[in-house]
Amino acid sequence: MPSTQYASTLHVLILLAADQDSVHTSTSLAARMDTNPVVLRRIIADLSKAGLVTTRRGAGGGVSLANNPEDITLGQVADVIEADMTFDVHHVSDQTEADFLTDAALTAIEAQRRELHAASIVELDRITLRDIMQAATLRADLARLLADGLSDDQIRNGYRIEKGRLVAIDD
Amino acid sequence: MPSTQYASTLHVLILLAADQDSVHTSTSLAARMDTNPVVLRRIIADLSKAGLVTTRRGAGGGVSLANNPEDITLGQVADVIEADMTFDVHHVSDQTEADFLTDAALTAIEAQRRELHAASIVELDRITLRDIMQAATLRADLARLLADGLSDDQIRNGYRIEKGRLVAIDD
DNA sequence: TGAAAATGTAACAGCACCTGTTACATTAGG
DNA sequence: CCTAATGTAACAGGTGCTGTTACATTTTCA
Repeated sequence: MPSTQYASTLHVLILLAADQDSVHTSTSLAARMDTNPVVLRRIIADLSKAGLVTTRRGAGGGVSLANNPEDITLGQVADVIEADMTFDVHHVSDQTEADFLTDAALTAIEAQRRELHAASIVELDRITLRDIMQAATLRADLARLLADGLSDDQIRNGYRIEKGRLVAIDD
Repeated sequence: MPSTQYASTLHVLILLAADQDSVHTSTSLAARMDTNPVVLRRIIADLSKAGLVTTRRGAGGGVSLANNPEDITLGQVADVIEADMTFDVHHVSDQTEADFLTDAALTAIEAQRRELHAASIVELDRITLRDIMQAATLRADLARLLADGLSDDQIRNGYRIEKGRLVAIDD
């Protein structure tokens, strides 16, 4: 799957989940993700059809999450965009003479592909958007403090983790 | 992954495993798989480098399995050809202004990708080449008998399953 | 009511990747 | 020495994805 659609979709959802109070538009998201607004509208259209986000047209409109991040699993996201995450199976044109084993092998390989797909979705359903959003926000907070010149020790002693965010300790 | 390389590789291994006594060449395999011999030589070269098959050049040469089918897992096969089976992650060029969350999100998504990859290999390691080869040979035997005009009942009563093959019952 | 801002889509271009193909060097057997 | 096989390099063709332009539609706000 040389398609980056699933990763881009996750990226959008993380940005939406991490800041649910701001207005997000395809243009503002595109600037942050270094791509074109239309690319994002295509992604958002899929999410909207599946009910994961709501959109509002017109001035002041934009995109927002339809549900709480903890109620969306990565498996659902994969379903929405029909992401494959397995492998492609070649097909064999009608042979000159029947090769039963080749036909049977292709059927067995396709069955194996479906099994792997099911197992992948199960694996992805164990993670929620909240999980991956918190992993990202925590890391972003840390990078922000480091960019401000704070040392590891200063961060360790002056900040604590609360709901996946680094917050300053007042004392 | 719109590449059919993994499925083709499995296909080759199934054909080799199902008939280890015959000589298989890139040309004979290509005819059965409806593709070009060079495509198969590329696949075979990878398998050979990884030690899964042995090749012999020259007249009378060809390809054969290096190990027993029960000692080869589908996970090994995926490793050999560095099959991905996850998703691609987009990359963001150096931004005009730093977006810590976007950078952190990409890191989190990449971590998630590696987790899924590891889980997929674990899943694939549960299946051996023998397993999928037997699934294919059994189905091929059945299709062959049906093509010969036997009914389901005749097959049920006249044949039994032995080591993944349908064999006639002598009575 | 009109301008501005946003989504929703269609159409197309460019690029990258994959498969198939030709060609040829190398190796081995009879 | 001829034949048959692997091992590779080089290139062609197709396919699919991303990016882009363009425009219709919807909505808000002054």
